[in-house]
Amino acid sequence: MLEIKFVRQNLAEVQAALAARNDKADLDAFMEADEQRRVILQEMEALRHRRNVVSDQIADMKKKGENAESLVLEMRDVSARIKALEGDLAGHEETLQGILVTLPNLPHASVPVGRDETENVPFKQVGNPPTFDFPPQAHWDIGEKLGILDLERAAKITGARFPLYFGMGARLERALINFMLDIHTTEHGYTETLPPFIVNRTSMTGTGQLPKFEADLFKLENWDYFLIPTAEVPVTNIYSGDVLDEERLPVYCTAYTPCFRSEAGSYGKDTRGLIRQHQFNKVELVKFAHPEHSYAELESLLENAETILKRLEIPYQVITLCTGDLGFSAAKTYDIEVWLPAQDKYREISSCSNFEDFQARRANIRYRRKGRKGTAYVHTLNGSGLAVGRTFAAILENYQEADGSVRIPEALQPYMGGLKKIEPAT
RNA sequence: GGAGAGAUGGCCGAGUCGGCUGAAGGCGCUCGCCUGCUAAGCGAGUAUAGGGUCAAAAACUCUAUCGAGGGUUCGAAUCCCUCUCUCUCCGCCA
Repeated sequence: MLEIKFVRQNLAEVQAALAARNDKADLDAFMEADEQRRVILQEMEALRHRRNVVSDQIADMKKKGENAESLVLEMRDVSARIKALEGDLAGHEETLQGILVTLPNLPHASVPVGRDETENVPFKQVGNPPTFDFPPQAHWDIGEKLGILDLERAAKITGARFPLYFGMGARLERALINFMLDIHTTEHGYTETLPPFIVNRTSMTGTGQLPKFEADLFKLENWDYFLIPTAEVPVTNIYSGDVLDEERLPVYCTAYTPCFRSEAGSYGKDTRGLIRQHQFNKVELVKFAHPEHSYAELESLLENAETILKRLEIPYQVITLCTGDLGFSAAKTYDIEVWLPAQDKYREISSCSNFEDFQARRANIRYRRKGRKGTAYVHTLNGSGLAVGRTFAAILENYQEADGSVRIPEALQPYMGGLKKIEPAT
């Protein structure tokens, strides 16, 4: 969320940022409600002040045994007036809040301006796509033939876009989760967490999924609870409402969770395979950082995520999202895209963002400044480290052999009980 | 699901029959003094948010906030109602 004062004083800048994001909002309604709010507030506070003063007076008179009846009668009217004003004020504040929570974050100055994903800017490329002396198969074909992936039975159990891993497939998925968590906790200094997979409306609003994107979420019937679309939501909200000591920053947390997304509006996209599922596994990285260091923290967060692909020796590229492709809460985002031979292109496997104080303001996550008065909002960051299902797909496609078997990347072999290759049952 | 207890500032904790209680006391923290160093001791300070004055900051001032929301009242941390959460006991359960 943007600060109300900032919006009031920088209307043009906010308007320009909205345009760069292909977004818009009724800022006239905002200014109108803001103005009204302050007019009412002033009258109301003046009346409250009078009531406070007179109430003390009444107390004094009663103590002395004097008759305060006329003052009591007057205050009765004043209180009624205050109550009426409170109602008006609440109306305007609701309007203001309603607009404020739907305003996206301002892009950082270093974010390239662009209309949509076609104008994202390449940042770096690591590794070279492998060459095959046979036509590489898609991961769903490889997986089905090896008997380690059974999307048809998953559809029977639930419906389209749910995974069923089998045998060494389930083992490989679990190995990847452990591999990623081990690296982030032992080498990158993240604290492992295992948060709830269902969260309330307040948490979803805190990280920015709500109120605008409710259609993307799975909601529990009869409860105001939602299945998490990413561990970002429960993990960022670990410190909602808290005031952290400055010397504790930065705080690093990692979490493995399943993620649930309705994928509303994506019918016909990636209909096959593991790329776009309603349920998938992800290891997430979350940072609570000092505002002065958050962009350095974004770079190291990106490196932490990249490390996984480097160790697995899978080629990838990193792009900087342009203003038009930036997520609602993000000020800057790098996407890591992994090479998928069967698709002959790079596909997103991680998204690393700095949200600056946007989420911290919504979720009220602050720190106490050493030697200075008051508190300030922390900066929050997060990134996938990595999406496990897509990593699984990338291994199958990049490490496939002509006979349909799949080699296990060396770094992962200890997590697979020393297995070097998943081979077709003969 | 049934019965009961509770929710106060960064933390702990006090608030009598509703009336200078934004809130005693303690801890912590900051600054100063003291002290070979450290510790202890002494003194002062130490919530957040929103308005107003102001170009702005500082400063001053007003208002709100004692889990959340509503009610009673001239006046509510204190009384009433609803909800949420925590704890204890019983039941059920992985």
